[in-house]
Amino acid sequence: MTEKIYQPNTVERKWYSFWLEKGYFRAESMSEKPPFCIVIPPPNVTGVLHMGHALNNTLQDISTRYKRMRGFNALWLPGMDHAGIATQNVVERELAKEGLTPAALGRDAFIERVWRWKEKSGGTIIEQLKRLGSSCDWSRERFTMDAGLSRAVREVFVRLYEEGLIYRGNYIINWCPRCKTALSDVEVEHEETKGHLYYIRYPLAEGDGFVTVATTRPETMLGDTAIAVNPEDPRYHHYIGKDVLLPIARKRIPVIGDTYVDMTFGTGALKITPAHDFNDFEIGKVHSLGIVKVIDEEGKMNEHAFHYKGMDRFEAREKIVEELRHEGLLEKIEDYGLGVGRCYRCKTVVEPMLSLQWFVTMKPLAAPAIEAVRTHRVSIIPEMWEKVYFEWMENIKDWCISRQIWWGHRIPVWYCDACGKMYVSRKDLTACEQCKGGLRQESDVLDTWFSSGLWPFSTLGWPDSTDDLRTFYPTSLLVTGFDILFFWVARMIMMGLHFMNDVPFREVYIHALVRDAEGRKMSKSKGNVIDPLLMLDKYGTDAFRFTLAMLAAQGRDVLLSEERIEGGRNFVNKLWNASRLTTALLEGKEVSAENPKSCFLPDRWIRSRLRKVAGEVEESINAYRYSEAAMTLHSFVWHEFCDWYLELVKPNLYGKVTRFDARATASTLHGTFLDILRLLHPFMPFITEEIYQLMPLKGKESIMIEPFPQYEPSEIDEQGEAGMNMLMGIVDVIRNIRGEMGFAPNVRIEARIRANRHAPLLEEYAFYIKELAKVEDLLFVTDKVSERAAIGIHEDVEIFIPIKDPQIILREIGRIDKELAKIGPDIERVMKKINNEEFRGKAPPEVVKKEETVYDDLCQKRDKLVGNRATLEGLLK
RNA sequence: GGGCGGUUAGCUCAGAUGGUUAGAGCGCUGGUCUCACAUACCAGAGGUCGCAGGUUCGAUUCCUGUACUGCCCA
Repeated sequence: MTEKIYQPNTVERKWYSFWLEKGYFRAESMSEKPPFCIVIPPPNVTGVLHMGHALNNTLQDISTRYKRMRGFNALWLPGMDHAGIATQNVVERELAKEGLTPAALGRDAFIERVWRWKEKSGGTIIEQLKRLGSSCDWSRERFTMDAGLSRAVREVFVRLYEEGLIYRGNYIINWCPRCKTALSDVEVEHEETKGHLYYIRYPLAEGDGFVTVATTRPETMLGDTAIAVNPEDPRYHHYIGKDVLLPIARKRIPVIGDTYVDMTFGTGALKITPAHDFNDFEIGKVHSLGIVKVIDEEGKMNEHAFHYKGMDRFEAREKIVEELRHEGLLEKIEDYGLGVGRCYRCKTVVEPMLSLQWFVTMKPLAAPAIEAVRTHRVSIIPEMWEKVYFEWMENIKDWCISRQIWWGHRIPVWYCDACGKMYVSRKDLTACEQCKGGLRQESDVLDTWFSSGLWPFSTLGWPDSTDDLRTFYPTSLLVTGFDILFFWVARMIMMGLHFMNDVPFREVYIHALVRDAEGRKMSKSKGNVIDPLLMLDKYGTDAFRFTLAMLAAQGRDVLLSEERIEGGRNFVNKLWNASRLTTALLEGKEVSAENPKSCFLPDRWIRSRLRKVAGEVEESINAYRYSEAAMTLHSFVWHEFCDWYLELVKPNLYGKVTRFDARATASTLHGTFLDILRLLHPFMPFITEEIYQLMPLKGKESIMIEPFPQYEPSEIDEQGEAGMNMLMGIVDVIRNIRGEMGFAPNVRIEARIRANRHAPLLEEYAFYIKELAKVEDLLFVTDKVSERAAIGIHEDVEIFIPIKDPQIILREIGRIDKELAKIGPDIERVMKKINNEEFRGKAPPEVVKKEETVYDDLCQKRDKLVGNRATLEGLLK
């Protein structure tokens, strides 16, 4: 016999390479089968598998394997993202260890170095995805910097430029002084921090007095080009048009009126620094104010900051405040909570600043993308996220796409320094058409998300018209986390609609974040990170995947702890042992592939239940309720198949009972267990394959290519289920009394049963009741038992368990009291309801009828309990 | 400041379109190493479904308000 405890490690590698060898993951470019396609959210080339990836890819694999088994031409298209800033940072750090800088190396050598890094240590995550069991079509693996995808990027850039949707200009953007590049709005993480509100006096240029402004960023004051007040503000409106003297700079700047100013904030007077604040920039435009940049690309004060030149912006803040205090121009400092923006890659505080950058005009692209979701050409699930999507899309701003780094798609624009002409081109250019002078390519590269926005069609071969594109676009499903809804999902919808004239995917399933057991975000600094790779080693892939699926309830965060994974591991082990028993029971038995109709009640029941479960699982997966599907299977396999069915077939297959056709039962057991493996395969691919291969009659060469079991009306057997429910109910009642009376598990007891109309059924299965409830003697009676006995009631069947010990009689009386206390309030409530005329008149008749039946059942049960209680008390005396 | 969620057993969560004796897993209590599994088996305890109103014959489920809590955007 095989090991008592399932050993996942060797099994997993064996079957993954088997699948690869057989080419089961490969999709067909053209096929008779209906297409199903998921494009992977491409992990960063620098990435290592974290919990988010693990969850994300587990769900994708469940969907893909399910669809494949359902006969779809299923393509899960994998790949990686070049991750511009992140990768550049990694390689820069590596260079720093050798005492090198990118600048010292030069652009071409640096890029070559990044490619070398990518070949050597990039993409470890791909191997990790394989360990997770991901059934991606690796023959179609893509990388955003591939030649093909790069061509798509250029095509898109040039077309958008030609359509007037890409422009270059001087605008205020978010700048990361550490990465030394511009960022888009969504690449800035806002965070509430403790700061101060500084009240600074700006003396009037003419006459005495001053205007006090409140600011959180005094270091930018040297770039102020105005003070703004609300024209309705009686405190200040007479200053409008006058000048104040900018402290330190001693420069005249005007006081302007603008209704934008919030009179209740600070002093009601606002300093305006158009070069370093988004709102100020807008006000500056309206009032044609000058723009003075005082902070440079490294986050240091520049030449417009006088004696602060070269000082770090935060140090300058302190020093400037000191100088103001010294000059008597600092009125006060208050504590204040302010929002600071940080770079999403390196967490450095970003600096808003004026800069020459490339932008995409978003409004015209967003409009059809909003419409597509509104009309559900794309559905976002759970629907709640559609609102979030609309909110952002309706307030979308132009997208800053240029990055001042080297690793990425270099912007396909060439400048002629001699004559000033600019070219935007699909092909590399070398000479100016106009003056024949040399050309210089734009040094900026594109935002990484620019290329990932094209992912659903660039990976399928666009701009060429390929079979893959025709077969799989629009793709079927996208599975991703909400953290990249704006970064990625929204942009793919816009790009897909614009360039493919169709949505990139029909449905988007947004899953939650994985958090720790206390609901905190996992982070290295908090030390609460659970490493999925360790979990795979420790518990096995199947256990880990199943746990994630169980926990992946819609719209809720996944709170993961090792304890939960242990639970998943236990279930895997349960399945393993069920297979050991099944194999043992089937040993030497003839089994046929088609389930012959068995008249053995448990056989009828388990087939019926299996078909219903298959239907439920299908429904759950189709609705992306992965946790529901997993829990349905968990409970069916454990509590119906293992706890009841396997126990019930043992006597037949061990030959203790010969009344039923053992061959039919063997076939039912075999067929049902195969179906269970098939149902579980998308969730736990490895162990199901391993067991499948050990089954006596398996049919196909791999479970991966087996059909997924479906709801099947011909096997639904309500009568069989009802009979089984009666059987199980009786066993439960006896076990309950046993437990409550304190009989040890191995003590055989006697029981009398007054089965009434169920007598034929229960007599036929008396043997099994005795086995499961550990009853020595089961007598069928037609009258009440008059000796001392505990009484159990299931529907209209009464079970008497004779007891001799007076102590136990007392216990039984206690147990009866407990039951009576439990049903008492129920009877009361139901009685009130059925006596309520309004209820009888207005509720649907079937509801009234049902309540009446409930009432009768409860009363009967109560009467029997009360009666037995009296008998016992009488006998005690 | 605006928007979106959540609040059901000690913990984590299920409970489409209102009518169930309100469920599961983990944990807890008691009993078992019973020939697939102690990563197991059997039994049990535990909830006035955040609070206050309203609609309804009937509300955990719908509406309003309120408290607490989380997230996103500014």
